[in-house]
Amino acid sequence: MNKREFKDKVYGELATITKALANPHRLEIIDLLAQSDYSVEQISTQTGLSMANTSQHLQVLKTAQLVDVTRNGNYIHYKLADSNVFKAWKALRELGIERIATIDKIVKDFRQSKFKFESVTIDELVHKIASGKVTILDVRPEVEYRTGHIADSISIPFDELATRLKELPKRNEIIAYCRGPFCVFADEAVALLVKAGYKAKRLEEGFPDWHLMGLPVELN
Amino acid sequence: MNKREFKDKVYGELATITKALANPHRLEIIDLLAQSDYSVEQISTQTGLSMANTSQHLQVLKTAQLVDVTRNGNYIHYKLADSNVFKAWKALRELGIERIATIDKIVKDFRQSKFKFESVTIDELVHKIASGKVTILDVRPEVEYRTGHIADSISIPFDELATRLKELPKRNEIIAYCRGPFCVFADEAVALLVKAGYKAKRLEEGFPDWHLMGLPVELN
DNA sequence: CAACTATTCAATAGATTTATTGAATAGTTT
DNA sequence: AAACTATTCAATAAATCTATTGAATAGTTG
Repeated sequence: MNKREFKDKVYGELATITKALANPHRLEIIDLLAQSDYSVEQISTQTGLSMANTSQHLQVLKTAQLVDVTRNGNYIHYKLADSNVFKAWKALRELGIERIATIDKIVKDFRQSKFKFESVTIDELVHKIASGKVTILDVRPEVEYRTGHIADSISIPFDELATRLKELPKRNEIIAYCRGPFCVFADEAVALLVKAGYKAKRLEEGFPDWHLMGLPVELN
Repeated sequence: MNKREFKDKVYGELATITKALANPHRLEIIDLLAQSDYSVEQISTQTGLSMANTSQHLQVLKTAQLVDVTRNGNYIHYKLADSNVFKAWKALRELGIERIATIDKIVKDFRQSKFKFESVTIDELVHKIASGKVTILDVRPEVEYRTGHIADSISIPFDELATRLKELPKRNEIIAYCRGPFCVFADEAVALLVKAGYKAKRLEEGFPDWHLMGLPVELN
């Protein structure tokens, strides 16, 4: 094997793995699986893809060794193979947000059209926790909270928030978080909370970002 | 715009940028441009692609806003748009190395077939520098050294190494580095140095990795 | 072991990606 | 302004990717 052949092989393999990521639906699936493992049917519902199509995309991710498979009763569950997969997705996500004005614009436009609220970064939240009373609210589906959540956070999935408002202390500032910067549960939650008289902001990033930074979590 | 349309747009844009990366030649080009800007002709020579083909790949990268273009006399120079591009490439590279056994095997096999020498990580080099006499040797082409290099490193491009050996102190351990983990200039240099009676090892990663970690550099 | 069900497979058509070829272009130099 | 040269463009054929459809499969449950 000469130098050229060596390079062709290495970059070729890396391109193969990158191709497995290079599809809108597969990126969405990875963003979802970063929260918790899910069955094909659940992934299909969440993404709006047909079962067969969802399965095909999952096969692509599996062939590229980006996800692991386990059977759970009648269902087959997929999960991210390891944290490097999330790291790569995060790097691409940040490249997109910082580099492509279009993406930043889409996100800002969508949020501002409906929810005109400030957000807080992870660093800012860490300071808030250190220096005062903050209630951290996880508005993701309960399975995801159970799989892992920010230490001392409270779980109220967004669909239940309206009826469970009384569980939240009115004197504390509330920071709502969800899956990541493209997840709007947190925005919707903040809108609802502010309307009900709470002081609330969303966390810009999501639980997987917090976890990756080595900050305190509770895992299952 | 509803939630589904929003997600389709965001993940769609991110897939577009990922697609721009998802090609062996374009990854190689990015790995090269992480060292220094280069003209189309130079990129063409280094990668073994035809001029027209090189240009087409560069257009893809340009459209995705991953590279910037400047004219320099008769030549047109391309460079990485910002450090997020290198970060994304690094994340993909590390995902590949840690996740895909094939890649690790290709790299190890190729190196071991020719050069059976130990390597040193960036962290280890930092310790070595702090605690003793080390000579850091940059064996990349001189342009790349001029663009930026590890602080206090010496430049001897690999082609000139055989005739310039006397410039190196024989009592120090020598750590040779080049572009990154897939660059074999450093392996070839170590082979040559050890044969000539020096104590030498290669640095596993490359200059851009060192730079990204915020370690001391000299830039131009 | 038969029935059931979640998931996968296979086939296909339309869309996209890629390398090659040769011509066109834009900017510099003389 | 003409000549030159590095780069880009346009056209094309082969290869690859994608969503859809309907059938097949494997594993669980009763």
